[in-house]
Amino acid sequence: MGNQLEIRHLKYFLAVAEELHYRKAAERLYISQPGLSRQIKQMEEDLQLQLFSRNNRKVELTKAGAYLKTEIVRNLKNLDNIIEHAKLLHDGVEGNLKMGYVGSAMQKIIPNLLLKLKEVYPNTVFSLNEMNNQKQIDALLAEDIDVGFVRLDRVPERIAIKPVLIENFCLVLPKAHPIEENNFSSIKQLENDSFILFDPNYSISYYEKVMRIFDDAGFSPTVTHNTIHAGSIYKLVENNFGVSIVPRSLQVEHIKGVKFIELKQVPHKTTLSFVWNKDNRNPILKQFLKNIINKM
Amino acid sequence: MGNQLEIRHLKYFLAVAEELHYRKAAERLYISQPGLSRQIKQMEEDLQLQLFSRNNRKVELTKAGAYLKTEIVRNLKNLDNIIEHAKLLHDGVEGNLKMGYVGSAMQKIIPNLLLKLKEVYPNTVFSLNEMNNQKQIDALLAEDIDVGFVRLDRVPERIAIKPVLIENFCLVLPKAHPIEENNFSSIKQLENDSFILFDPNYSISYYEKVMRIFDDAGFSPTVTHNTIHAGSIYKLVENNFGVSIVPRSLQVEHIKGVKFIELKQVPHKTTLSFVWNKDNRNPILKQFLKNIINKM
DNA sequence: TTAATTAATAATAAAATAGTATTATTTTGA
DNA sequence: TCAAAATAATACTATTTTATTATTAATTAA
Repeated sequence: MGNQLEIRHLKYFLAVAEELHYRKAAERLYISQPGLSRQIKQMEEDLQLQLFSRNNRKVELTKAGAYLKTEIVRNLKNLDNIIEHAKLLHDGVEGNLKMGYVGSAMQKIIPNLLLKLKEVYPNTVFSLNEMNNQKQIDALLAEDIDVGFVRLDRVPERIAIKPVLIENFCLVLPKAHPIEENNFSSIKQLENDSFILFDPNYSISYYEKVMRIFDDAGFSPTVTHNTIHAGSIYKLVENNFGVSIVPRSLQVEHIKGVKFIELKQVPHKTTLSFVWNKDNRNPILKQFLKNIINKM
Repeated sequence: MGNQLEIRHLKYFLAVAEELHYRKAAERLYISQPGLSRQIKQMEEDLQLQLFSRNNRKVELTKAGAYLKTEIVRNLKNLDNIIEHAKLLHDGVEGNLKMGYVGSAMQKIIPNLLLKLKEVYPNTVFSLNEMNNQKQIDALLAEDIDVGFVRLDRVPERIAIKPVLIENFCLVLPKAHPIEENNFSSIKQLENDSFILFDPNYSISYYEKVMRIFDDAGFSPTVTHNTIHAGSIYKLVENNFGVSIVPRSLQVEHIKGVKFIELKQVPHKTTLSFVWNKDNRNPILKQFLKNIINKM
């Protein structure tokens, strides 16, 4: 085969496969359209297969082309990860682990974890990215992150899941609210309060679980505010905009204007789970699972 | 980064990483040594890391270089697999599945399987390679084959294993041998016969299992011949060179000069297992596991 | 100490890629 | 229906990149 396939060809191909338009793809690649045409043709000749079916006007992926598109994306991303890791090795770092987490894990789980990690892996780089549940799953599948902390009960097949914290919910009330730990019996007592909850868009499954608490109590809450930060919830509660329900691990002692009541009698629990991609070959992940996660 | 990493660089790098010698590597690549030097230097500049530590005389991989070597081999092999599969798609074939198997699976398991496969996947190409147990494991890890049939009890972590046939052993005797189905009680009766067995190099664990049968019976057999083909065993037995023990599935009806006695009372069984690499993403493999293997 | 061997460098030759101008087709819209 | 616009391909030229040859500095072995 007189020619040799190069990464250049793969990248050019992906651009055309995404744009399905030679001129636009060429623009994106900062090269001329005829040059791109020729490189794609060369790639087709080298692989001895047709990537696109095109009739001077329409550009469409063939079956083989469509398959190559997804697999080459994956292969090139893998190469990037390899190189990134090699650079870290070169800098004297043992490895790196990219973590995703939902905001509610930052209160207690993640900070403790980070302390432990720094001790056990002094030469490993840990990067943290707050993302919602679904974003983490997507990022795991694309191998953009190595591990995640989510509040989900079900995950796709390629993703492994391990619960790390099963906890009760907590009521968040303003300090002056008539309901106290000792006169609280049911959430029904809050039927007339308005509720500040986490935005359902942030995590549908979490939101639905909270709604089931109200269902069981036999009323629909008035939801006046949606937010994605526990801090905002506390501020709103403190200023009498309403009351809230949060996972117990978000309970903080030193907040002045609010008080917490743990819903011990409510059967619904929220589970913070650790997730990772079964295909992920980051050597740090393996140790991480063995030394950290299994001891939580 | 003025330059762009290409597959050429990766292949050149692998050659030097394997030879640890620029001139020899250049020879292997059919290019000149200075050209190779420059390309490696270019790759180091592009990646911003040192691949080799070299002092005009000695060439050694750095830590990052050693890591890159194994991972790039894997990445390039993956790219090859992708392209191979795409070519098959282009030829109107749905997919391909490369199978390894130990010879003893060819008697009954593989032929039946192939018939079923041709029915269920008329547009898939199946390639068969007879290899011993260890070779199959190595080939699976290198993704040279997709699935295997082995007689092993333990496999490495990245390999999944599923038993498909647990069977008794069988004595193979010449037709004229005094021992018959009805006067046979223990293998001890064959203490003075010489034995023809499968070569221990072909599969140590299988050989050891057979030896345990003799241990339990309380004698050490005289092993006069080692072979790796059931057919050779039968020929040798037929011509009174000795007797043998084989898995029951190797029992064939229409062999003239030999007779079989199933060792029903012997607790040792031999297990033919189906194995595959957990990381393997061949779409045919997934269907194969669901539709064929789980129904065996 | 000399000869041989190694990887790197410099200069030049060869090859490959990219760009410009142009063309054959096809679509769009007046 | 016909002109204008837009698309991908082709031909040719310029530019860039890669490869080769000749040579050098450094190291080892005889």
